[in-house]
Amino acid sequence: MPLNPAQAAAAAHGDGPLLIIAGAGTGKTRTLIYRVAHLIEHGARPERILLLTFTRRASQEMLSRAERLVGGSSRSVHGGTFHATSHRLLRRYGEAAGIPKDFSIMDQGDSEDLMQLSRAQLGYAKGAKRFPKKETLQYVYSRHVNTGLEMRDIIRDEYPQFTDYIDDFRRIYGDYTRRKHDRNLVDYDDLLLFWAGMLEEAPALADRIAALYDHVLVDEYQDTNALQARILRGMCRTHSNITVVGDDAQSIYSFRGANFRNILDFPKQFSGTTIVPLEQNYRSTPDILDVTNELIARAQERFTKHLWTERAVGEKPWLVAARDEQQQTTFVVDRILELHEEGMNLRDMAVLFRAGYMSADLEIELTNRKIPFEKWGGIKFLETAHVKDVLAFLRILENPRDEVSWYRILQLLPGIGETTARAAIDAMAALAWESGAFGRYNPPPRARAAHAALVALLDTLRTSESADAGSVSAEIAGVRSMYDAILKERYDRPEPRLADLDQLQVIAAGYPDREAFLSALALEPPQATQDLVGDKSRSEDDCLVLSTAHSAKGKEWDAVFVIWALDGWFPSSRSLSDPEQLEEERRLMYVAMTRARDHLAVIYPLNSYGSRMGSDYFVAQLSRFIDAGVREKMERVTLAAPAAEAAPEVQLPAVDLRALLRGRFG
DNA sequence: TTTTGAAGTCTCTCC
DNA sequence: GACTTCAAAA
Repeated sequence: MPLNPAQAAAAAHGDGPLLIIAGAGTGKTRTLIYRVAHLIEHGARPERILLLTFTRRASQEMLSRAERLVGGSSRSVHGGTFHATSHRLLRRYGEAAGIPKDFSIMDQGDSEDLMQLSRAQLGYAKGAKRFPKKETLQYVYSRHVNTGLEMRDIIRDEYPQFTDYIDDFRRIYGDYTRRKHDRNLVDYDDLLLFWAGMLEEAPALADRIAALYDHVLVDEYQDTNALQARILRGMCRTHSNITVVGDDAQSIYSFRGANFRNILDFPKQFSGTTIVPLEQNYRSTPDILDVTNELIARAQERFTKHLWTERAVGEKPWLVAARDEQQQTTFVVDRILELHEEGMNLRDMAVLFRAGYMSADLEIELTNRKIPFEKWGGIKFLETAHVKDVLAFLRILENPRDEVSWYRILQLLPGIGETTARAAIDAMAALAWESGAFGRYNPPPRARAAHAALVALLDTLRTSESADAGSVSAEIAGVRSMYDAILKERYDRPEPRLADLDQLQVIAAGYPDREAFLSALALEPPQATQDLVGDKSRSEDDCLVLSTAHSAKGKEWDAVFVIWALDGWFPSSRSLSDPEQLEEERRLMYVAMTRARDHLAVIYPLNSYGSRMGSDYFVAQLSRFIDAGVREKMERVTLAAPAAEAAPEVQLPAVDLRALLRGRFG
């Protein structure tokens, strides 16, 4: 199928800034690939094209599709996320900017742990008011770096209860920054910050880096933040061959500092921008499009576009009222089996929800009924304590100054707690972190045995490394000779955790060395557990997808089920008090619903039992986004008793009675 | 100083 | 339902 006129115009655009406003399902990826092909055919050298995408998945898909179109030459196009690209540049040019080559990358959890060290060390205000926890400290810091907003303003707007602590925030951040520097650690925010720094503060370096590429293309531009916009300006300082593709209606990453005004303001930032809107939708039936257009029409500020399609009329989207969670689950599973009977592959169906934990009941039922599924998003393998523990051992081998990892490992050992761990770390710092420093540390008596065992283990690992037999997988086996015992001691049911570690060894076998393994894990964490096993046959299986709405972006399925469409769930209760966040929730719902090609069902269980917020039972209401105008374009399916069905017609404000009580008596 | 238990807090989304 | 924090016991 040839490109339509708008797509063709975008693909064949000459030099100069180009903004493609691409609605959901309008062939955005295809257009971008054709543009890459066009550039190569017209003499651009593929290795001088930089293609920035949001996820590793997107980048791989794009490069492989480009290869099919123009052949092997496209393989040398540089592609990746902002963070991964910065990582590559820092390893190559970082030394000239004062970043030693062998730095370690910290993921968000690591940053939080390091923040905790600073927090504890500086002796935060005890007693009085509650002091922000490490996650909050990390969030405010990250937000400050990524958005450029003043810390004072962030705290005032989002954490007014902590305004008195602003100086403590500053002190902790100062300490945190110093620690990162001393220990040669780089966090996610630094990756972007240093990239921008090289472009803005070091003219000679900036010239070299910017000169690497003649064309820069950015996917999902609505999800970039102010810092990333600065990077792009820096990369395009000598030319203005920048193409960005995005849809302001699908901006869903403001919690990471993204601001959809970035895309609205693009023409102001790059003068002479050509704007090409893509409005013909190739994905969904007109019935689905009707509903999603209606849903997004209520959005406050946006590039107005109206998606249309030439696809034949299909089935109206279903709005399903279920009595409770069980009925919701049963409905979804039954309907999936029905479609499967009719010949639809499981892999062409997906169940979407607001947050990872909302699929728990469904996962149990799918397992019981032996329906294979794959879950995207939610709690990640790499964030589980035992996996992080094992990785911490590898990290101190890689970077002996990695304080966070030392701290973590030391506290695993019997007889060593917070205080002893810190003393050991201080002792090592005093010896300038030389490799034998830990061996020379003299622990208190009760920690002697554990200390000796760890010294022996590290010695073994270090020597086998020099004898080159040290593949990463073998190193993990070595670590486990000590760690498995600790794990069995600590957990009642260690089996699933041990199995996770087996899996980790399998993954590690796929990497040439430790550094590559650790960096890859930090930057490109696998989306689903199945991705972890390099087992092709598994992923070829016909497998249903369960996904958070966020992780579903950019994908599409024949049939999509959106579950838990309740006020307080979707939209999330945390967003209800802030109009801007509520708008983002609306866009997120839009993203979820626009994933559907032929069948769409939105389900809401009216009654919930459970321990959420401490209440035992409550009646919930249909998501406010499915308002009368939207409902009218949907097919009502009622599974529940009539009384329950009537409830959503009246829009009552959500009230948390317990919060009222806390406010009065707390 | 470490460990353990109880009370209290807040729940997501991802590079 | 998981994690943090604080206090008391070992």
